[in-house]
Formats: sequence, structure tokens, C-alpha cells
Amino acid sequence: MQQAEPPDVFNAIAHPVRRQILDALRTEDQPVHVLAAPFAMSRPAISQHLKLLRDAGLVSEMRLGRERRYRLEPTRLRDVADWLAQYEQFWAERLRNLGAYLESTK
Amino acid sequence: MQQAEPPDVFNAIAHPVRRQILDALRTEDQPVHVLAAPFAMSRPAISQHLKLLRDAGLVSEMRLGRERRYRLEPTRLRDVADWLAQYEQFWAERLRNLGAYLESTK
DNA sequence: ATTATACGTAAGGTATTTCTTACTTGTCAA
DNA sequence: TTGACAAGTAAGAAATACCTTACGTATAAT
Repeated sequence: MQQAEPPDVFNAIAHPVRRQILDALRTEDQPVHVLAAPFAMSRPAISQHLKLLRDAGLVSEMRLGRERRYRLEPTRLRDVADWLAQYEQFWAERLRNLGAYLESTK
Repeated sequence: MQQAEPPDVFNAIAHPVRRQILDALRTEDQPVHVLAAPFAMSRPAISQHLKLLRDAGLVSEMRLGRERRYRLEPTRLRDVADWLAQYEQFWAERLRNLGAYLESTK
């Protein structure tokens, strides 16, 4: 029974290591050993996180000699941005309320 | 050894049930039995999701008779929004690139 | 007072996640 | 060619996540 896993972006960015990997790719494409360097964990562990990020569509991979260069693919982050956008009106409301409160206690 | 768990908002919103709960609270404060109703899972399971959301600071609880009314506390979603904001420039860049590409192939 | 409702917490089972080490493949360097 | 480097995959251990049922407590209704 093999249901094609939905690329769950929310789940992909839930892990701090994976967020840090994405952050590292913000500057520039990077090979795995560079991405793995900052972490106190084995390189295969990073490879596995990268696979998950790949499956989520958040990064792409290109072979370059014996390296594999990873590139940030940020478009899927829209899912998160869109979801968040529904709450922005709430923030605005909160700020108005706070403003009114501060006004009233002045 | 008891390290105070960091309220991990990213982790809190990773689970679809928890996102749906937050969505339900966007309209209005709700008691647990109302929040639980749409889900094909036991009420205690929902209680546990609510505890996680509470610990993450995403909802607050107030007793009201025998109910507990939950309220959305969206401010902590800023963590996510701030993180995402770092990628927005990337989207803009992508759009520019796409624009240039479309222009070049016209 | 008794019973029903709303909810949390406890305990436990199972699935999933996230590591590890061992191994394989492909590429570059001597 | 032989050896070193880059990186993926496999298998398994350990931790965590997420559900269930059972139970306890507080409030409301009869």
C-alpha cells in the first residue's frame, strides 16, 4: 500500500536542523559536506534531512564532479506564507486593540 | 535533568490537526468539545494537541463554567513570519528572473 | 443528592522520526 | 591503478509522537 507522500512543507521546516540547512542555502548553493560541517551529527544524518527537504520540494540537487550541490527552492514556502497570511489581520487587530487600550489609560 | 522545553512554534504548526484547530479559532473562541467535533479522533487526543498549542503559546485557555474556552494567541506566529520574511527577497528575485526569461523568449 | 457533562491527566501501545554504523558507488588525485 | 574524497542507501537502535482507554475532578442539571 503505497500512497504517494504529499510533500509536507510544514513538516519539513519543523526540524531546527532542516531550517538551518535552508538558511545556509539562502546565501549560495552548497555541497553536502559544507552543509553538514556546522552540525554535531553524522553526514548521513544530514543526507537524510536533505532527502526530506528534496521530497518537500524545498531544495534541488545537481551533481557537480563528485559533489552534489544543493540549491534552495523557496517557492513551496508559499504554502506556509499563505497559511500565515490568514492570521495577519489578527495581528493588525491586536495592535489596534493595544493602541486603544494605551490611549484609554493615558 | 529538566530543561525547560522551548515553545517550538514550528513544531506546533507541523501537525495538520493542530493547524485546523488554530484555523477554527480564527473566527471565535471555542470550547474543547466544539473544537474536537470535526475530528475522527478521541477528545483526549484533542486535549493533548491543545496542551502542545498552549505550551507553544499559540492559544490560551479560560474556564467558563464547565467548559474551557480556547482563544487564539497569534503573536507567536511572528516567529514563523519573521523566518519566512528572510526568503521573500528570494521570491522577488525568482519573479524577476522569470520575467527576464519570459521577456527573452518572447 | 444523584447523575450527566466538560475536560484534563495517566498509562500504555504502536508508528514514526531521527540518529548511528556499515556499506556501495562515483569521481578526482598521485 | 590505487587510494582518498563526496555522498547516497541500508539496517537497526533509541527516542519521540500520537493515538487509545481508563480514570479523576469540577460544574451543571434533575
